[in-house]
Amino acid sequence: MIRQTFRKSERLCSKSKIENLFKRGTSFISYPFRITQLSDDKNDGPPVQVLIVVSKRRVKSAVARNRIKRMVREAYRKNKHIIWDNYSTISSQKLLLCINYIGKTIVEYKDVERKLILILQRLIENDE
RNA sequence: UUGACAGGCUAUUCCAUCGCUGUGAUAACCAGUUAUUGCUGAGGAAAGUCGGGACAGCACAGGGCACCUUACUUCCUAACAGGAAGGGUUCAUGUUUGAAUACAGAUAGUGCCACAGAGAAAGUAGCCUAUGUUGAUUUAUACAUCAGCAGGUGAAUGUGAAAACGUGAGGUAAGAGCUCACGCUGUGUAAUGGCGACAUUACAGAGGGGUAAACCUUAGGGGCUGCAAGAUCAAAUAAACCGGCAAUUUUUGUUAUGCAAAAUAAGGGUUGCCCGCCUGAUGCCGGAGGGUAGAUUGCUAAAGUUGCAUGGUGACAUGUAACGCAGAUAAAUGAUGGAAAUACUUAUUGUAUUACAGAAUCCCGCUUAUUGGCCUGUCAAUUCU
RNA sequence: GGUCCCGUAGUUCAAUGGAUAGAAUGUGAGAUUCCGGUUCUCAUGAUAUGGGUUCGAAUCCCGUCGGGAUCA
Repeated sequence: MIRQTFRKSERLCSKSKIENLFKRGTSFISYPFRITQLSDDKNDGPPVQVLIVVSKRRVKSAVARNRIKRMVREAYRKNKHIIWDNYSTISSQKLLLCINYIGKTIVEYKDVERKLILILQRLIENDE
C-alpha cells in the first residue's frame, strides 16, 4: 500500500520538462478536465509527476482558483495509487501529467474525485 | 421602543483521521534525504498600486538651468498629497448648526473668452457740439439754426455666463466717483486680541472683468532606479582565446619502413561503393573566462503587538509589564467525520455559519469592495412617568 | 511583483474647451425590380464610470472600473 502523500518531488516544476510536455505530449478532454501526458526516461524520483493548472482566464477570483487547485490536489493524493501501481512496475519509464481545469465555476469535491478516478483508470487502459 | 444617518469594534469554537509549508529534537544511512515526534502557518482590507519611507544598486566637488511635485495656520509623524486642532471662503439651514473646500499670485508678462453684441479690455456705426474750426441758410456783421472735422464722453437700450463698484441726489453741452450721502470690495499704516492663519477698531487712499485643474511667476521640496533591486555558487551549449597531443597525399635527397626539405582541400554530408554535387583548413583533451537552466541568500524581531499609568482639547508621546507573531516560489495554510454555540424553520428534527476576499521584501497612510452581530453619538416618531 | 499606455454608434475611425458629437460600414423600413442583388431615400444607435475646475468638458484635473504593453 502506497502512502497518501503529495510531496514537492511529485509535482512537476522544471521549466524545460513542462515545455517538453506541451510540445510533444498527447491530450484528451474529459469535462471538466483536460489531460496532457508524456512518457519520459526515468532517472530517479517518483514514477509520476503531476502539474495542476487552473487558468486565470477561466476563473477570475483568486479564492476560487486556490480552492479548485486544492480540491484537485486532494483528489489526486487520495487516488494516486491507481496509476502508481502500473508505473512502478515499468522501471525505465515515468509519466509526466498535466491536469488542466477547464470549467468556469466551482464544483463539489465529490464530483471532482469521481471524475478524477475515471480519468486515472482511462490513462491505464490507454497505456495498455 | 422603533427608524434614519455618522463613527468604531468583531470576523464562530473544539476534537479525531489522512495530508501540505516552515522550524526544533532524535535515529538511520547513500550526507542531504528519509522516518518518528513537538511547535507553527493567511486579512480588515492580504486588493488597487495612489502617496510616503526602510532596505539595495548605480551616480555624485559645489552651484545653476531643465523636469517633477507641493501651496491658509499651528501641531503630530521616520516620512507623506496622511492625521489632529483651528482660521478663511462657498453652499444649505434660518440664527445657530451642518457640509464642502487643489484655499499663493490676474496691478510681472503672454494667450484665450464660441454664438450674440457697438464693444470681451482702455472700446462704438451711440450721445454731445460748451470750446476751436470748415461749409451752408439767414443777416450789414454778430447772435442763431443745420451739417462735417478736431474734440469731449463712457450714459441709455439691448446682447451675453460675464459689460468697466451699487443705489439715490447734485452737477453738465452731453456725461462721468466729477462731487455728496448710504453701502460693497481690495490696499497701506497704527492699535488691541491670538504662538499663528486671522479677527476687531481707527485713519489714509483706491475702485483697469474672468480664466493659473491655459502658459507662467513666487516660495518650499525632490539625484536615478527598484527585491525581476543586489550578493554567492554554478551543469549544459555555441563562437572566440590560451596550452598540450595527433593528423592527409605527392615529389626530391639519403643505404634505410627512418630523417630532412618543398608542395598539397584532409575530413564531413548526400543510400554500402564510384562519379557528380554541397560544405570545408582540421580533430581530441585540458584550462581560463562568461554566468544560461538551476540552487542559496536578500527573507522576516519590527518606526513591533497587547494591557495599564501619566501628559496633551486631540492626532500622539513617554514610562512600565507581558508576548515573541506566516515566509511559500508553476507558489503551503486543505479534505472527511463528529460535537458545541448562534440564527431560521415544518420544532421528533432539518438547514445555514454566510459577505468582500488569498500573503509574495517589509512598514505607515489613503482609496475601493463587503455579510451578520455588538457598541457610541445625533435627529425624528410613538408610548409611559 | 514593478513600470507604463489606452477606453467615442454593433464595427473601424474623426472631432482646437464652444453645444444637434461627425464619417464610413452594419441594422431596420421604404422606393426601384416579376424576384433577388446593385442603386436611391429615411430612420436607428455612442463619449467606460463617479466627482471637480470652467459661463460651457469627449477634451483639463482627481478617484474607480475594464483592457493592453513591457521588465527574467
